[in-house]
Amino acid sequence: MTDPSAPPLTRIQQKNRDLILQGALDAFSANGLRGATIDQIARAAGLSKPNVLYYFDSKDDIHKTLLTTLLDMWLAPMQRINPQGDPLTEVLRYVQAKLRMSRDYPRESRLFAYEILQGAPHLTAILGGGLRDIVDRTVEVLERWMSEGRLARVEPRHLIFSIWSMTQHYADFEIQVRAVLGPGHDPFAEAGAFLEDLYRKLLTP
Amino acid sequence: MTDPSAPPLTRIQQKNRDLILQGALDAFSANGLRGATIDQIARAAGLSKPNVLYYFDSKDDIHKTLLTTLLDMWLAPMQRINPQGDPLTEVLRYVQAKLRMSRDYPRESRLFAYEILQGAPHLTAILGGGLRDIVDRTVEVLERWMSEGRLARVEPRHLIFSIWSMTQHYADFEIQVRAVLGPGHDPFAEAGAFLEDLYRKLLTP
DNA sequence: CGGATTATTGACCAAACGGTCAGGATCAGG
DNA sequence: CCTGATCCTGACCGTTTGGTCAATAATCCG
Repeated sequence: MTDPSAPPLTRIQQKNRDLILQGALDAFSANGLRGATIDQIARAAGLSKPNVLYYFDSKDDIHKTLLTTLLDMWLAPMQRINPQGDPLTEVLRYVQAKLRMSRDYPRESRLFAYEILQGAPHLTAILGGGLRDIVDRTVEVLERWMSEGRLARVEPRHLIFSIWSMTQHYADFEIQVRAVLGPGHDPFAEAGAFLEDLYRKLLTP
Repeated sequence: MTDPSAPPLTRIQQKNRDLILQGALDAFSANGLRGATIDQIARAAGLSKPNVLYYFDSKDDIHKTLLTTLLDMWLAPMQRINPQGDPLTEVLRYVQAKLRMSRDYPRESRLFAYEILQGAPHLTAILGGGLRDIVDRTVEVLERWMSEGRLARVEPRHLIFSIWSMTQHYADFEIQVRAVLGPGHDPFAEAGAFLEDLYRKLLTP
């Protein structure tokens, strides 16, 4: 992804590009691509607007960089599923890892939610390419486990969708979740127990 | 919701307000509140921009009206759960009804998704009020069924979240779903079978 | 028909926004 | 300490956008 022929970043470049991406994460995850302004990003980063545009060509450039930078981290838990491990344990661990990501990185979750909602103008290539490959590899593992009778038979791809949707729901729709639950609840802890139960019942052969 | 002291709408008012709300649904569900422009709405409605603002005070007014108008329809399936019916049948019917709504009304689903993502600036009152009441009533029914041993014990509110998230996922993230599945799939039909299986296994006592 | 109400629009405005640029400040290396 | 490269900013520009308004057209109703 990073151009190897490009000159290495100076200390200041490193720091400021990082500040900008952090500010942009705040802005984009709160307001979406069109809703966030460069001024907002600059303020969040503690820089001036022209200075932000000194480090990035445009708002779109920041957005694209942010998405591609975070995508690997976002997809990592699925790649940590161990094909040699115990099927149920591996899936349950993936579910809990994904839920923890929603709890600890809600901004990232919302960033991707906005992007997909919008029709993924910056991610279409990846959706049909890299992402699909990663999913296909996981699906193969799941199907093997199912045909070995070590996991109940369900449509693997929709199993994955269910994990994505339920875990990310607690980040993307956190306001709704909290409004419905009322005070005195720990949404993520409760969700952890609920999902553990759900997937155990669904996937135990 | 509708002010009864207000004069009744003329035929033309009726028709044009409707056209505008239809156009606004297109625009808002595709681009979000800030992403959609009044011009866009006007074009989609086949009216001029000033004419749109003759019928509504502002873009926010259109958005607010649209949300409150559609909320009842969006929440209706949950209120159709029959406390006297067979527990599993009632829940499964609700799940399928919600999935059909995602298939048939994806724009509405995305409209609400954007609004909640954004922090629900126009719906906060309803989230903690009317919505919570409706959920509470359903939760009571579910809890009764569970204590009667006619439904497996799970946290009822998180059960509801799971239904919302999984069914709406197929509308809100349709692009991702289609990209991952590839061609030759009917996402909603497959999802229907998957969810039927999932909730049967989860909720059978 | 005729007058009053309602509907519609082109022209316009101010603010917000994405982005540019010339010039000055700062910093790294010799 | 000098010099060139990097870094930073105030002022500015063109466009888009939400919204207004005066004037015109269509409709309604007695």
